[in-house]
Amino acid sequence: MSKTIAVGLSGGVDSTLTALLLKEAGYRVIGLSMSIYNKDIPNMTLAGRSCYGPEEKHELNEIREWGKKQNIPVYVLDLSDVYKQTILAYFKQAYLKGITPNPCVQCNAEMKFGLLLESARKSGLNFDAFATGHYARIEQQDNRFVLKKGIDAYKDQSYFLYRLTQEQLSQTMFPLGHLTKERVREMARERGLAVAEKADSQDFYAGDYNDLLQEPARTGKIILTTGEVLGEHQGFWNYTIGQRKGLGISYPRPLFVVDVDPKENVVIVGTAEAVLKKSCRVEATVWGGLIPPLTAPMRAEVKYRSTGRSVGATLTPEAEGRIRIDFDEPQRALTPGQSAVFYKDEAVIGGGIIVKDTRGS
RNA sequence: UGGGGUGUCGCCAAGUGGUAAGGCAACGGUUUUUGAUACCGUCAUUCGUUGGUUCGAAUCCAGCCACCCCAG
Repeated sequence: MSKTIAVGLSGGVDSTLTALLLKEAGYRVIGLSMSIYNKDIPNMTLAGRSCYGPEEKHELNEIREWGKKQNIPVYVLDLSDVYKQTILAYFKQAYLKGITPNPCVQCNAEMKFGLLLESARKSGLNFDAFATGHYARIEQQDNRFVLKKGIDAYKDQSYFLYRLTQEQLSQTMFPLGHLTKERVREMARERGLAVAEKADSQDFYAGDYNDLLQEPARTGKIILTTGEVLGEHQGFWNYTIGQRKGLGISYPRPLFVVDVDPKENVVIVGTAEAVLKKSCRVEATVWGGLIPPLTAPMRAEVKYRSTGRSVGATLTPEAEGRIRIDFDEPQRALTPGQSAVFYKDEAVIGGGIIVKDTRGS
């Protein structure tokens, strides 16, 4: 009897093709989708497709219909309450603390690869493994499961998955990890998938983030690193470190957000050099299956933003599981709340969440 | 209301007779499973205003207006 694979379906090319490929490979495939949209947000400003939003209903219907056509049973689990209590709450809390959350990292670890599977099993569904359309690979090495970058360096999504536990990785499949995006679209086209040309990315939320924060505007000052007042903001939570657009300040040189200070209700800006830093700390550190938690300094490649290249750095363990990262070269916009993921070649060896600086370093 | 100065895109600013540089901001787009960055594109038929000189003026001349500074 062939194994049963549950495939997380989002309605995009990647997850759709993933399900088809597994079916072609002879597995018994079931589809799993989650409903996360809670209708209690008034006056949403909408702009396009997003993870969180009212188009979800339409999307889910398309997934269901497609499943029917393909003879793949699709189960939609309503996780909107928990989603609100965890992801949305964390999202809001982070911004109000002046840090920049990454809901995707959180959502993967807690929802998609966590609660979704638990709930599915609790409701009586049986499956041997869970598969998604992520561009990443999992390799088994001496009973450990090692998360690796996807073959398509440009599309690699391991950054968003570094928080998956050994247990999660042990029952996960990423069939697209060894394909390029281009090849995926091609294969989708060959199979006549309607979603073959669907736009790649979707936002976390396609409207104004203030819809989710539900925080009344709070005017404050935008100041230069020297203290000089240059402008005004309507809420410090609208800014993230390294941000250039939206400051509305005319200055001889481009200005970037250098820091956000919720206590003083101030946004601090400076020139490009002012956003450069050589080191930062991370907390809530996790270690992949490859190496045990650090006890001594170690070299690694670090990716501290979902896009952009990983760069050389030295990791030094500190108290309470914190890691100090000293980059070989100064880096721009090391942003609290964002994840720094550690790599050794293609493998994810760990990662953590950048901590808000207490004293500049 | 004596003297001096300035007036070019939202901000800064080139241009001093030959038919409006550039930077910042803004806006649009590309890239991106986080509103970052980066990249591409768009942004003054017009130079405080009125009139004059000239083939031709933002650039020369005159009047007016506004603002600034110094004297009162």
